[in-house]
Amino acid sequence: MADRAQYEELMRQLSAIGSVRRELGRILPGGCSSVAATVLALLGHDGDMRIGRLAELLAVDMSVTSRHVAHLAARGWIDRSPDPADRRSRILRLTPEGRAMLTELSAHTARTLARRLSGWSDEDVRRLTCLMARLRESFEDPWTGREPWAEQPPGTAQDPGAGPSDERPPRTPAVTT
Amino acid sequence: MADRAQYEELMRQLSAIGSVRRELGRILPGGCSSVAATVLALLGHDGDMRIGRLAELLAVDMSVTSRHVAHLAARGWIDRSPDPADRRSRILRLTPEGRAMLTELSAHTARTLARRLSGWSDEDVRRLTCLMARLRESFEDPWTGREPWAEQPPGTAQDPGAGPSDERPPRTPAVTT
DNA sequence: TATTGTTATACTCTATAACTATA
DNA sequence: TATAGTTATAGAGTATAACAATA
Repeated sequence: MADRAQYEELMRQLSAIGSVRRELGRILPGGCSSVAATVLALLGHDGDMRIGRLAELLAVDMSVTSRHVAHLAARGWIDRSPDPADRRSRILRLTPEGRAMLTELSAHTARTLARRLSGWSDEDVRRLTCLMARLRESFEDPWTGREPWAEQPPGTAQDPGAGPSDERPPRTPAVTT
Repeated sequence: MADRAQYEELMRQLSAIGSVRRELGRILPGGCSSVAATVLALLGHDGDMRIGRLAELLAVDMSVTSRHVAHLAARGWIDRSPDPADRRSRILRLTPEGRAMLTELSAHTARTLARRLSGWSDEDVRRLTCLMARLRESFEDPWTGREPWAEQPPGTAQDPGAGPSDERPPRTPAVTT
């Protein structure tokens, strides 16, 4: 439990971290946008998945994900084959071109970060990565009482209506205009 | 010096951290936008300053900053008094209303983070804050620092058109249309 | 001429709502 | 009726460029 000044400092750093994201997104190879790179990385890391699952990993609305996916598909980097088990869904999969682009992106990322983080120890890079992952988990499903950083089997995450918490709906409270 | 998988993991976390920022920005009091809150926090923390300095702290273009500042001023949270030393500039300063809003925001931030980070140790909060600050510093002005990671001969550092280097201009390379 | 700030315009990313097609 | 995905529209945030006023 930290004090207020510490929370404010964390808040400032969270606001400022966007500049790093923007800088990393400026010079992507192959006309690849920042989100496109993220989608390719997720598909490469987690394997084929449905739109809904991708939206969950991106932590954005499915409509947004759908648009991004359409863009990637138009570039020929992924394809959307119908899911035989549920014909409402489509399975996203990297094409060979998408995989090639991912390889290029991966090399580019490694080069850029190796340069910018040249003074960092292996240990500090790992520490920062872990703490950011834990931070994100701390902001997931706060109304269920579980401890996200304890090892939970994936799939037990969503249980709407379970938590007697005091903080209600995660969605935006309607426009104030 | 970390390996490629570690850099990729860091990249994924950097992409994903936006969800935390968005979540924190959803429920701001007083019709305060995310950027407005950041501006108020910076003025409260660092004191009165000019637009250019604020743009630097926000790590965005001055034109963007100017727009945000105009918005804050219209809300009555800051005022822009002319700088007697340089009449091109204006000094940004919190109004009493702005200070009141900042107090409210600060309390809100502390409450929210205390709840979401209830399982975190004081030490881990501090560690994450420090590592994020350091990450941001690692991405500032990389071309003026000139570390030995580049095999560039000395003297070709900031000379556009001098070397056939593949990693030059920090700015967006102009619209390709 | 260079610098500080402003405005106009365009682009990226996101959310809400209305829609379809399956389940 | 409920769910998976799509599309339309709106909003927030940013960058570039052209401009104004001052140094």
